[in-house]
Amino acid sequence: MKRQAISTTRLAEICGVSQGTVDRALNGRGGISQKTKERILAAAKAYGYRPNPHASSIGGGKSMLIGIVVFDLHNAYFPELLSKIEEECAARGYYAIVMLTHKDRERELECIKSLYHMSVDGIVLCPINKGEDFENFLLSLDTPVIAVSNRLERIAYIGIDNRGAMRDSAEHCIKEGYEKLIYVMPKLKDGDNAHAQEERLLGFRDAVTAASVPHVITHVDEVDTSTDNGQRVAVVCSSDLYAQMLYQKYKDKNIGIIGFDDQRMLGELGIAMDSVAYDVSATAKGAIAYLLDGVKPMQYIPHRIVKRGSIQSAP
Amino acid sequence: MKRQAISTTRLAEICGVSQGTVDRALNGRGGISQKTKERILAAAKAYGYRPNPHASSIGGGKSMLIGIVVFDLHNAYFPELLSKIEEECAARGYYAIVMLTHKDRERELECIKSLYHMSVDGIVLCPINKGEDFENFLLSLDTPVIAVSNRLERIAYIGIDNRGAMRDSAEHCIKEGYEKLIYVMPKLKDGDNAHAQEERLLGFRDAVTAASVPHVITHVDEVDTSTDNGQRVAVVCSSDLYAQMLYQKYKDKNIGIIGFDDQRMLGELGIAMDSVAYDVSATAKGAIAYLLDGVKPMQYIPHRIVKRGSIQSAP
DNA sequence: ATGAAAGCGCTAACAG
DNA sequence: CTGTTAGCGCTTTCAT
Repeated sequence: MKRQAISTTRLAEICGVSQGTVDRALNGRGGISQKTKERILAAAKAYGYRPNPHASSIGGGKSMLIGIVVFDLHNAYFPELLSKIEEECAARGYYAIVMLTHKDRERELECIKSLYHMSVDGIVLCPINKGEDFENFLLSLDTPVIAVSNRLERIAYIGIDNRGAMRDSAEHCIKEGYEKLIYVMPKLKDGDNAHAQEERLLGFRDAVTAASVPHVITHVDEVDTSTDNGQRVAVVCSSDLYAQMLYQKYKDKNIGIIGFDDQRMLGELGIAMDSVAYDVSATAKGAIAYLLDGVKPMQYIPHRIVKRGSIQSAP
Repeated sequence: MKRQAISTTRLAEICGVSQGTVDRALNGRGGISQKTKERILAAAKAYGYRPNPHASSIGGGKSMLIGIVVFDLHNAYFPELLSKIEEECAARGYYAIVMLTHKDRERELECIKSLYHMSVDGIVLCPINKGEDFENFLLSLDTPVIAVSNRLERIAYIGIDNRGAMRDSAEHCIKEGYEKLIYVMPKLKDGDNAHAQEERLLGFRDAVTAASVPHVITHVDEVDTSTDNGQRVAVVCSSDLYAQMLYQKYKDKNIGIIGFDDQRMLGELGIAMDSVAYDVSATAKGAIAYLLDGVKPMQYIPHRIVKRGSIQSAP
């Protein structure tokens, strides 16, 4: 197998035209007769021409590269997102470069700089940085960037309405007659971008405040479900990870529990967990459409509450 | 931020030398005086020089790209492997391009051709293809390829000894006094490369044959644990996925169960599952060392049985 | 409508 | 030791 299938230079020789003409034919630029264009296209197909992204990139064209920068692949959301993005890229002949920040702010900067230097055609970013300087930095890049999960003020964003979604989650529990809600969220690290988590917390507060429902906000290793008066208690989790960890503990104790993200793995484990679900594929599609076609992303990806029985109606 | 930090051309001008000399300094090729070398290196650092991989690639040098081709990111093993490979790549200034085959043989070929055309410096591949033609195709590439998980005859491989590992798993159960073993493995698709699964099956057979232990070989949705005479039964799974799915079902029935791959997620779920563990990081390191340094991989990554109580000693 | 030529940043071969 | 030169495949500009 020859590495370089065939170059525009060779195609030009073969067709007896100049390289410029080949370029016009291949890239659909005007200023070429239908006849020669077809002739060149035919030859290109016959010889299995493939554009060389490196040469294209160096010559000021597209690199056919998309960078995707996320925390890690530990939280099942990221592999799923990555998978969908790869799919979108592959469908368009693009390549996906993955970089992991491990929630290290410096490292995230390095990743972005590297990708930028690599002339990627766009970056999908779940940011751990935030603030004016960081946004200015991103905006100074002449490469489109779209944020997922954690929002930034002046950068395009695609994802769900975290606040609304968590409000719905808590309201679902309230509606089912739970009298006390325990909200489980991660410990937030100062200075980190935790926009999604902050929004979810606000959404939870919205719901419990509006309904005047007793509640506690805590972390996964500090959950205390005891009550003074035998109320029906539900554990509202800011991610499926917590729901997973707490499920075994509470499922037999008549304590409600609801997760967030609706990881399919739970179903595979035979765990019937209520959760907040949404279409990761839509996120991926929206992100790529923005980066490559400049399509402004919809405000929010829709979400929904899926009921599987871990939150039960009051008897 | 300028996209191209600074080029060798500019560096040459700045230092008042030729581009060739700059190249010699930068790439540590001989034939240059210590003095000028240091001067150039200093300037490079001062101006924040970064090599342009596209130009390098097009000029016949390295592309700084590693391709990783796997089935999907669904089986937790792959995200973990990918994560470790990204880490290795990042540490060396390389970029990792992910491509997913979804176990489609044609698609796998497309992925590899694309990566090859992209001039990647190496490919980590979990193959779904097999056979002489496929191997010849891989060998015809002037890009190193290393197989993980599924072995190929004439292609470098890195991973565990699947046969030995499963033998150990089954022997572990036998040693703990289980009198009947049920082996749970996937349905294999004809023509697909399923080397790892085939080896594991052989290993299971090795163990039960040597010890003359009654056994059944079946699939996850067809497991039947009933016995005629109340023997102690253990379910031996060819992957943690099955162990996950069956755990809930059997954990209270005094039926032993053991998985394969030791996915950390199980621990997070509070599931104490015996399993076959090994160091994915070693696989990643070995793979990259082979691709980039030509270091022949060790024959097998070591594995071990981790005991957490889902296989119990006979009373 | 087409050709010619320059240049992107780097590597490599050959002269001095 | 160092400089010169050509060339990788593509884009772009300027002629024709």
